[in-house]
Amino acid sequence: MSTVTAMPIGPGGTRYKEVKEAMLAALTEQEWKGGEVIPSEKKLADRFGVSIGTLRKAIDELCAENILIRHQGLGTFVAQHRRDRHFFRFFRVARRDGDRAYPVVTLVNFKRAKSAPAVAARLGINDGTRLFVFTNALALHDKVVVIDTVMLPETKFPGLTESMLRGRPNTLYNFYQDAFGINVTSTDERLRIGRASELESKLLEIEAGAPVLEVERVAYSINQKPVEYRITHINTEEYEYIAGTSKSSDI
Amino acid sequence: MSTVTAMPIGPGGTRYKEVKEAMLAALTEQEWKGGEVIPSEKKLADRFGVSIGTLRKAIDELCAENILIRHQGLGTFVAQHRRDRHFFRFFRVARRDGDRAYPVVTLVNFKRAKSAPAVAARLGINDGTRLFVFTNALALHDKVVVIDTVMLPETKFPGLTESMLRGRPNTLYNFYQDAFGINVTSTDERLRIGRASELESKLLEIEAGAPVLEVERVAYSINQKPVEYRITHINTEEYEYIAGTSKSSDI
DNA sequence: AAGTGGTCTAGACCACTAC
DNA sequence: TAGTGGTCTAGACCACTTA
Repeated sequence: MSTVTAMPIGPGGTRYKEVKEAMLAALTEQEWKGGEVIPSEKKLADRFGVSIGTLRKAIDELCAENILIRHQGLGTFVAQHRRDRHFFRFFRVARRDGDRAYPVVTLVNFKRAKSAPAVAARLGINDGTRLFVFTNALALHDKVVVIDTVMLPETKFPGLTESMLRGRPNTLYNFYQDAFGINVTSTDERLRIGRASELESKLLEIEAGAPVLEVERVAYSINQKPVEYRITHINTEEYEYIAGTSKSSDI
Repeated sequence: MSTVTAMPIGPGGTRYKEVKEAMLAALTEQEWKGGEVIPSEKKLADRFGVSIGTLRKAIDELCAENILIRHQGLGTFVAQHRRDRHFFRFFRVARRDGDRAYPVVTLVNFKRAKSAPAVAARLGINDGTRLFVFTNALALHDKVVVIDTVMLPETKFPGLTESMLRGRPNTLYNFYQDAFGINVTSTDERLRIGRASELESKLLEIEAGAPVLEVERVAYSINQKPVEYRITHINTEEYEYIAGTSKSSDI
C-alpha cells in the first residue's frame, strides 16, 4: 500500500535492474556508441526517475561487465575495443617469459562458405547459413605463432569485404564495433590438442599434422547473442596461453 | 578543516578500503574460519566505526573476490571450498559435449623433493626448499583423463602425510582450508602442448610421449601469496579445457 | 570555476530465513 | 517474531579533469 516511491517496481525485479536494462537497450539501439560519453549520473537519475545511488548501482554492474568505463572528472564512456586497452582481455597468448607483445596480423585467406552443423549450433543459426570465413596469421616478435580462422554470419556483417579487413586501423573487435555496431563483451573458449593443417604448418614453420594448441572461441555481443566463431591454432614451443581465475577481469 | 567524520581516513586511501583490509586481516588470522558466519553488517559497522553503506561496500568487494558469500536472511559467510559449490571454478575440464562430471581421484605417488629453480621462482621461495610432491589420477566417466602433479612447500603444510591425502573427504582445496587454514582464492594458469611421461601414458592409456594439454598452475591464498604449484596433463581426445571471459566469476 | 564521478552518511522499508 | 542481508533515498563533501 505504500505510495512513497515515485514509480512502482516493474515486473522482473528491482529498480536498478530496470535502469540497467533500459541502459542496455539504449546501448543496443546505439543511442550511445562505442567510445562516446554517456549523460552524467545526475541527468540519468532524473531521466529514469531514481536517486543517484540507485543509478550508480546500475552503472556499477555495467562497468563490472566491461560495457561501460568510468573516468572520474570526465564522465562515463561506452567501452571501446582499442589496441592499447582491453586488447589482452581477449588475446591470451604470451611468450613463455611472460612478455606480451601486440601481434602483427596478416590476412591470408578470405572466402564465403555455408555453415557446418557444429558451427551453426554454436552461433545459434541454421545449418547452411552463409558465412564469411577468413584466416589471419599473427606474428609475435617477428615470427608467426598464431593462426586464427574466423567465421561470421553474413546477416550480422552486411557488406563485409576483404579490403575492409585489410584496411582496418585497429583491432578486429574495434572494427566490428565501428563498422557494424557489434560490441563483443564476452567469449567462451574451449582448448584442446589440434593438428596443424597444410597451410598452417607452412606459416607456423612446423611439420604438417604437428600438434598445436587449438582454441575454439564463440564471441558474444552486448545482448549475449553469439556473433563470431573462431578456431585458433597456436604453436606453443615458445609461447603459451594464459588463463586462470582472477578477480579483476582484465590484465 | 572539517571535523565532521568520526575518524580520519588513514594512509593508503578510503574508509571502505581500510575496512576491507581489516576484514582480510581478520580472515588471515582465522578470527573467522572457512564456512563460518561473520558478524552482522550492523555489528561490523559499529566495530569499524563506519556507516552500514560503507561497510557493505567493503563486503561487496570481498564477495566479488569469492572470499565471502552473502545469504539474505542468514548472514555473510567465509567462502568454503566444497565439492558441490565453487568446485568447477577451479576444475576446468569438461567432456566435449559439455558434460561436467566430478572426477574420481586416485593418489598414485607421494614423495618429498627439493624445489627446482623454475618452481621455486613461481612459488616465491628459495631454490632447493623442501616440497611435498604428489600425483593424482583423475577419472571422468570411469576413464582416467587428467593427471595432476602437485607441489607444496613443506613449511606451509606442516605435518602433511600421504594418508591425510588419501583420507580427505572433500576437495583438495577444502582440505588445505580445514587442515592448514589456507584459503585458495585465485589461480594463474598457462597452457601449452606437453608430452605424456611413461607413467602418465599408462594411466591415460596413450602412447608415451604423445601430446597432451599441459596446464601449469600457481594457486594463491587470500593474501595473494603463492601456496601451490601444479602441472596438469589432460588427454583431450574426448575432453577439453574450458576458459573464456565471463562476467560472473563462477560457473 | 564548473562539472564530473567517488565516497560516505543515516535512515526507511522490503525480502528472506529460522524459530 | 526477530534478525539477517537487499534496495533505495537525498544529500554532503571529496578528488579529478578541463577550461
